[in-house]
Amino acid sequence: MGITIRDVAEASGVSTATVSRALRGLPNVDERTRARVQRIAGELDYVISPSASRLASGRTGSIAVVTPYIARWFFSTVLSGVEGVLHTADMDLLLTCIGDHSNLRQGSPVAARLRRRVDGMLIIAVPPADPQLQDLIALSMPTSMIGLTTANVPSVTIDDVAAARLATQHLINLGHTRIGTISGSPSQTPVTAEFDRAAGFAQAMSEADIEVDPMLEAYGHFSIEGGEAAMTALLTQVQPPTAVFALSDEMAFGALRALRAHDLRPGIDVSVVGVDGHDMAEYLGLTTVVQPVVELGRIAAESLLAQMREGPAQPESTQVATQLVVRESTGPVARHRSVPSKDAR
Amino acid sequence: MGITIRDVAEASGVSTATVSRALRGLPNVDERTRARVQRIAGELDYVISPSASRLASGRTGSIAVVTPYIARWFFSTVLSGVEGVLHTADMDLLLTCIGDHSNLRQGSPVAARLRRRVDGMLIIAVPPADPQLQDLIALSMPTSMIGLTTANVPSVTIDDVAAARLATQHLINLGHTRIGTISGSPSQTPVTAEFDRAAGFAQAMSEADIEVDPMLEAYGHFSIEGGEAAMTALLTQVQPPTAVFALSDEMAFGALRALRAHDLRPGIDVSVVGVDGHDMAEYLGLTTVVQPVVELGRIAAESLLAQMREGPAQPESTQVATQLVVRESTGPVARHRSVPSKDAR
DNA sequence: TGGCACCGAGGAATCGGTTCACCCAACGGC
DNA sequence: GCCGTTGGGTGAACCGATTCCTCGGTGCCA
Repeated sequence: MGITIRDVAEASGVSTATVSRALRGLPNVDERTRARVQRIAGELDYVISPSASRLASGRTGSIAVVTPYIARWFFSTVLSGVEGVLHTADMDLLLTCIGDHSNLRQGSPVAARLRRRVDGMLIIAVPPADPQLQDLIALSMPTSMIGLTTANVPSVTIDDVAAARLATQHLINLGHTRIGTISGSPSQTPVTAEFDRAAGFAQAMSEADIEVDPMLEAYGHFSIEGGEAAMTALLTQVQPPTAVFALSDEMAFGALRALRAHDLRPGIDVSVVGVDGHDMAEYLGLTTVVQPVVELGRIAAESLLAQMREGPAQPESTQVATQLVVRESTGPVARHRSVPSKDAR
Repeated sequence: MGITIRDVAEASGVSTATVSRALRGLPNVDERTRARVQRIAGELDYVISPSASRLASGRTGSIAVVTPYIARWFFSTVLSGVEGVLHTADMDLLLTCIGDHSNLRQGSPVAARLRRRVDGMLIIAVPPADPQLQDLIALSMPTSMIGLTTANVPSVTIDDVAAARLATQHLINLGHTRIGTISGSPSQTPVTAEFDRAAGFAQAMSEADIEVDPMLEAYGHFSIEGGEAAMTALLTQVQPPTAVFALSDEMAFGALRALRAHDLRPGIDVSVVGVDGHDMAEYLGLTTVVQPVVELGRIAAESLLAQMREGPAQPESTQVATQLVVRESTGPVARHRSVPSKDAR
């Protein structure tokens, strides 16, 4: 079929060993020889066979990206950052999705699939409770995680506690005291972004000596619809909040929609702040704490590559900075409350 | 390192040939032998070496997905459909992004990278003008395209002409006659979605005997900001449109934002319709022609697999149906125009 | 009863690089 | 002038499956 390293060797009058070294830039090759080999390889349109190379060297030159979702904003954005780095490094990117809907998914279990197939893994925000995560870690190959942390595995995340404090503090600074939250679900596992964000909120509130009203906590399951329902629930409280901290931008989007459905103006009647820096946040005028998502992927990929080159350094957890971006959805607490009397101006 | 087929062969008292056949479900193996081999392979925790298997068989068991963008909604959504199918078929998914920013991207050219590396390609909506596309096709391996068509390559698309007609007709049915468009850019290459959508619009208009005012065409470069700018431009016309057809949902989002900035109510003062069925369209109340994007990916992947199994059938172009979803952003033409004064109808 | 087809299975060549162990010539130091 | 070194290069043994060819043994049909 294709032409092999032997053809190149013959054509250049050297051994296959020399061709291999020449083409891969290894030392112990005369520069003139190298140039000639390269030229001839080019003329012959020689392409190395990855399978053979992998079999012989034991390296696969590819990296698996494991993610629970592909189409969701955060995940696809991280992925694009990762792809850029891996592409530049001439590494293959094997994409694998581990759905919660594992019952629906045929095919072999993820960990087994990856066993002898990749040199490293990048794991994006898989919930720590997921049993498949343990299987993956058990493979004990170079790994780097994004958006979650686990003991002894390097990871890249934002400081979720700090991000939540930033958002909450912003609301407090605007004079709000009745501040509601929209979190994912009542029971939160530790070491998740959700847990940390909830903690950050609690910290900021307690530091400002504001009591947290348990009635003002609603759950939006990190989806737009969920956020909408949660906000609706908050609005029907006897004493609704004047501001709401949504633990994710998507839930905040839903919250904004609920506000509009109730003829309340975001940032005037009720303030809403999110966390994430979703693309659409700008468009929707949502105040949010942005995390550099592409950067997250990029850093994790680079750290993984470094780890593979230099052997496992101490597993370090990188935290990248977040930034509050104020838009129209937050504003000072309204003088005239929209609660009992609805004179929405 | 790991345990090999030879270990399994010894442990089961058969030859490696038999193990290979047994484990892959090939015939000519006694069922009892097969069961025993499988059991022992399991006990030994044997995992086949893909590299060796690929080298020996010539099949790579992996498929490349080539896409110009990863993080954009359409692309990541298609990707998720593709991934589902490939995962089920136990195929590796190699993700490759070919950016326009090719100058920025290091690494070898895409076509060369894929040469002996994959058994097939799935190409998502790469502009036909892209030179890299030609290189890819020149590889002449099983290929399936999504969202674009090229001679002699099977593809899966929607009927963009029909979709545009559907959207336009909807506006016409509502009584609109001054209908503006927001397309990508002035010069359109044939055989692109953009071209077809523009054509569909023109068809519907001419069939309804409505003249198309060239002043009412604006360009939004398929981005939100672009759509916003385009709509703003349309609104500053002497005789602004009463309805606008945006060639993509994202441009329509921008248009909605521009409307709001001008204190115009979508669906009441100005109607806006898009095409795509973007996730956020529902949330933003945008009337749009939805295409089943996940399905697009799924169908293409399945057709590619079939093609690889059964050899290249005639390259067929599948077109999947679209559906108009009416939401709040479109409504009957206003009696009292926000224009000088022109009674519609 | 003598082929004949077929089934289950083994032997061994192959796939196409990588790399280890050597080898040779030239060169420099003493 | 001798020896140790080093740079350039070769041969061949792998890496771990797949698969073609061969082969003995059965069951079946004529």
